[in-house]
Amino acid sequence: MPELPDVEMQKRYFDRTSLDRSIVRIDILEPRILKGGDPERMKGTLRGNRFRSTCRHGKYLFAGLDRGPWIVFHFGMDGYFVYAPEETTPEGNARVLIQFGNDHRLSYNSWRMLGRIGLAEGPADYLNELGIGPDALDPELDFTRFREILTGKKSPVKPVIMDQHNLAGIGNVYADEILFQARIHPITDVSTLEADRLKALYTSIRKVLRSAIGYSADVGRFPKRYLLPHRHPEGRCPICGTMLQTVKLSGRTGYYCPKDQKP
DNA sequence: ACATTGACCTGAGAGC
DNA sequence: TGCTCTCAGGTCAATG
Repeated sequence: MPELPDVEMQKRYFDRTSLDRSIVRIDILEPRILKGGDPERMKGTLRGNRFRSTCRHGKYLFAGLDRGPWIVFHFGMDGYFVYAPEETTPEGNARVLIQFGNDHRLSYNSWRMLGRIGLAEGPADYLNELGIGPDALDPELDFTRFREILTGKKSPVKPVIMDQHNLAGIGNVYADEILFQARIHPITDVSTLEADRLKALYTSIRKVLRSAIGYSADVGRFPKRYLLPHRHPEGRCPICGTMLQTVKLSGRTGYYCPKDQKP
């Protein structure tokens, strides 16, 4: 479930494997993965070109080339890269192979086909067109700006912080951790949050996402006092031992501690 | 204009 | 055994 921290890991992986290499061939094993669905344009853009830089915004990863448009990677719920020698057999969920001149290739893998690879004139234009909000870890996103974004919204807090038009990068899983650490019940209407609760929410967003990156977005390495290692039907609150409860919001299952997160 | 719901996609696991 | 149902979850179109 690639959310902001997971996509950040994919960016770092891409940067240390795939920058500054000549691209010699593209194999599009599953054309449906292309946003806009134009395999020839994708191939024509990449062939003979080189990736020179990347930038991440929320769950989107943009890769800039020597010339032409940018490549946009979105990982859906199970997308990931694999960089390997070209003689190795691609995994069954490989969707696009980018072959480099050094006899290695980058594979974009995704079982469920919810990820997409597309083209964009630039990150800013692309994000503007989709109406994506500021990255949840953007240094310029201070508390004042955060509060402005939530002002006037009237919905349970969880879908609000998951809405990429408000903030970019938070998905179902990290939203649970963020609300757990802020001690806010997921169903609480944002319009009813007092200033100190809002501040706690803001602080929790930044802390959870930053620390998740620090743990390489690997839940197995998270502290035991975090919610995510216990986020399953038999899980108990790591603070008070209460059985975690679930609530369905906008079709997504949320886990929370009924004792520590009061409505 | 805003908020909410369901479809998309695939495999795992449960229930009959 | 084998069918059907539900679930996971990010987006986006359609509905409220």
